[in-house]
Amino acid sequence: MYGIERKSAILELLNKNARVDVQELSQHFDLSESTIRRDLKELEEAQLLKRTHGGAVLFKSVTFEPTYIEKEVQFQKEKRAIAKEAAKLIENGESILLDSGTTTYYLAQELRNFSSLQVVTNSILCANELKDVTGIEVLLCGGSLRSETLALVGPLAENSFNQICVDKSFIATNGVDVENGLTTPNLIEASTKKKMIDCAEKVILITDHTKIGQVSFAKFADIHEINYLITDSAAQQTVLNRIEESGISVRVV
Amino acid sequence: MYGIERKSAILELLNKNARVDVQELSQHFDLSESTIRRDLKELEEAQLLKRTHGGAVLFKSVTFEPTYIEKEVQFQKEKRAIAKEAAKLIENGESILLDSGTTTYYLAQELRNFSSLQVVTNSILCANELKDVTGIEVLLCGGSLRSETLALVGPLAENSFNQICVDKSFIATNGVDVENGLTTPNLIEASTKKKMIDCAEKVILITDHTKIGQVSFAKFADIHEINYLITDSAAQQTVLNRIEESGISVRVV
DNA sequence: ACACATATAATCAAAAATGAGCATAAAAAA
DNA sequence: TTTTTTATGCTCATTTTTGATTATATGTGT
Repeated sequence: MYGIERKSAILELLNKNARVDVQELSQHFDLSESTIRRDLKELEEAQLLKRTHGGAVLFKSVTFEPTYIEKEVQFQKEKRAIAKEAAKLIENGESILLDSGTTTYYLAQELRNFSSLQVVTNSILCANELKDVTGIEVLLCGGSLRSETLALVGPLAENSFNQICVDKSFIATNGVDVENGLTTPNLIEASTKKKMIDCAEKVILITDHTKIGQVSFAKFADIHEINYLITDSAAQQTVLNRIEESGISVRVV
Repeated sequence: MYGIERKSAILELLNKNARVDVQELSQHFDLSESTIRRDLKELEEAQLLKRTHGGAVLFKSVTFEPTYIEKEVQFQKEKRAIAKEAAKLIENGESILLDSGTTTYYLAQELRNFSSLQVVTNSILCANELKDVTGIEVLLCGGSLRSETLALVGPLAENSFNQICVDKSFIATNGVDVENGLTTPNLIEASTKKKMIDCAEKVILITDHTKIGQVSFAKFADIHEINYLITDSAAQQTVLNRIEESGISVRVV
């Protein structure tokens, strides 16, 4: 067995088990640990794995799951631009609804410039952002508090939305697709979003390009239930075209 | 398991449970606490979590400044003592309701020691305090957000309380008097408090001595609607006696 | 305010893993 | 064949990881 064969075999083992061990590899190939280490060193230099003491792990597993705060900085520029564009749809005197999410949080920040608004939200972060702005009345829906996102969901939230009507709902999503509509990973959240759409005169979907064409688990609306889609220019144009053909006003920033 | 795998696993646990414990992690991975602490320290330096005594919690960019709560340091010691006494009335597995106010905020802090509770509140501060405690489900009522107190009031709040029943309501007040019952300066708040009393099996009034014998503007309950009164020892004994004669269990700390 | 229990940081020691240097053997080139 | 190159193995000083210990810090209850 040549060195190159061995290295690709190591990568195969790594892909299968998510980790490899110097000792195990040494026994497996009946070679000294020195040789294995040399192999691993080369493979690491080629960015094909991540060395550890005792072995190696997959390169991607090093990139820790993005936490809430990390997600926030991802595409921050695009999200702020989307928020700015969304704010243009709002006029003083209106009542609007803000879903929870990073982009809607940026939209809340944009709202500070308005002098007369009624803002309903299920996001404690958005509510907190607007709580001391004169002229803006902040209504929080009730519900069960999700600690990860500081969003309120569940029956109490849905019931709150049953009691109100707003001019415009600004909704975030984890996936938007022509066939599968709007989807999110969480069933309860999906149910809450459904209500947020139902109680609004106009529905504006605000989402960055990574969600365009994506499908998540729980569907909460058909594509034709929304009136506007605001996203950034990195979105797949083909998908955007098909969405526009469905009668939705698409705005790209 | 390599160090890097372990750290990744710690982050996963953290994302799932919102908090991790040094001892638990030590047992879980069968490693010394020293090693766990080293891991947590590294992860904190990478801004992936926030260390606490005994463990770590999720890193959150936005923390609610309890600035306003600090201002109200008046009788802080007494209020904390009242909160401690109030906590003794609570047992794991119960559903309780927390009014907004300084004393109830201290009570929320006491609740962190419980392992199984359903907590309903109209105070964003209380909700925030308990949001990442394992075993505690936090429900926020809906409502209009009062920026001064971060409390939720109004029709939406009242309607939320119509939909729920709790074992115990912990209510704050601006005045308690045998003839005039419980009173507060704000009509809307009074209406909300009324509902918070109606939806509870037992009502516990927690208030420092300055409110005993006081009468404010809007009445929200008769004295006999409450079951317990917890206050501090500086309260006028004569008033306390008359309250006790009305059949209320009075506890002085 | 005090004592008590628990948690922590700092330090040291031990075990395991590593890298560097050198020797050897096989393969390739001259 | 001889020389050169390459791959491998071995030894040992160094580094990394971990656990144990202890003084210090923190929090809790009286």
